[in-house]
Amino acid sequence: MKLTEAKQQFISSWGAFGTHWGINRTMAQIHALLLISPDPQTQDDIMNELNISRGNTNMNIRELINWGLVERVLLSGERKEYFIAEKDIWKVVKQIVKERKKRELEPMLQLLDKLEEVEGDKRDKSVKTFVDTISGIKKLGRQADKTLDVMIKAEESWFVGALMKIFK
Amino acid sequence: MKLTEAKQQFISSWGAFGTHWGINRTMAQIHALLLISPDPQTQDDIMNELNISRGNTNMNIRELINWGLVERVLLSGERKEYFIAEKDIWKVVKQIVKERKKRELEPMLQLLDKLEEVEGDKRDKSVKTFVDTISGIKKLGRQADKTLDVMIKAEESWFVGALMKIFK
DNA sequence: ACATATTTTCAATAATTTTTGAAAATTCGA
DNA sequence: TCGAATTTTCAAAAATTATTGAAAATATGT
Repeated sequence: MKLTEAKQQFISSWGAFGTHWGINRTMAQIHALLLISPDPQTQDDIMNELNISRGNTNMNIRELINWGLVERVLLSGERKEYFIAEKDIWKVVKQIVKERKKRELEPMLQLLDKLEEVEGDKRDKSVKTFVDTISGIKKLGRQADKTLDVMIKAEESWFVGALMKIFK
Repeated sequence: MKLTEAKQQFISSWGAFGTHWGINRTMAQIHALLLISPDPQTQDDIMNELNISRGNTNMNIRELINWGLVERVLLSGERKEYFIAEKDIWKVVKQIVKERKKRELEPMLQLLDKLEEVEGDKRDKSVKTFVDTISGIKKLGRQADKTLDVMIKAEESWFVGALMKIFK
């Protein structure tokens, strides 16, 4: 396979992959493009490469910056802004985990705390089922939260090594 | 908080949560409803509870069954079909992991294998960056794949215990 | 086999999300 | 400060995804 075709395929699959994870196609594609670009890219480079509008490009780059996956760089003597993506995939994964934990897991756990304190007699079957379900989710959620905290701080080498040890 | 209100909130938040993970709102809400229902529910129960149409209810229940999260039960002397959700959250998580691994991670790894064999000289910067990125993703992906395999087979007690040991 | 209850399908519609592109705002060198 | 280059905004349009509801198919008891 030629490089050009391989790049296309990677960008397009990464985009499709993203949509299964609540990330919009274009954002994932821009990320993919930057991941495989040796040099910083301008907004114009990106819009030409992916055939998307200026506005769309701009919004999604900003979103990637919010997620901490892309950063702006200024090249001396150049007026335009350039963008690069973090290339260390372990760092990328940790960053995504960190953000999703903050945006989704933590608010969910807070809600579960509230819901667990529902009024009513636990001898009532519907109260019991509700509370037990909520407690079960909370317990696993809290465990995941703690585990992810450690993972976020871990070095890849350490992390993989430790997992290997456990998982034979 | 009253039980009725708590249930509403749980269903609605679980639905919103689902949309962040590529699952449609209704499907997640039906799942939530079944999780907190002490007794098996019919299609009519679900459509009335969630105020959704018969067709929508039917399609999403079938999808939940495909995911292995819900099952049909027949109550003796009843013509209607009833539905229940697996209540053990650890089993639910394992089932979701198993399905997503099969549907998403494995195809992605296959693609990466192909893309890694791109033609071209690795002294060419653009080839090198491409291959290095693909290899990096593949390496982490394969590691995740193996780890998830073990997790899918694990008992919750064993799993949590093992993680606790690693993660202090 | 029939009548009825129940489930499934799917074309049409509605809701939501994404994208566009032109105008406004901003930046920066001269 | 001016003017051109660049970035940002956002209302409107397009694309995508979800939902409805009625008709068709299927299942069940008599």
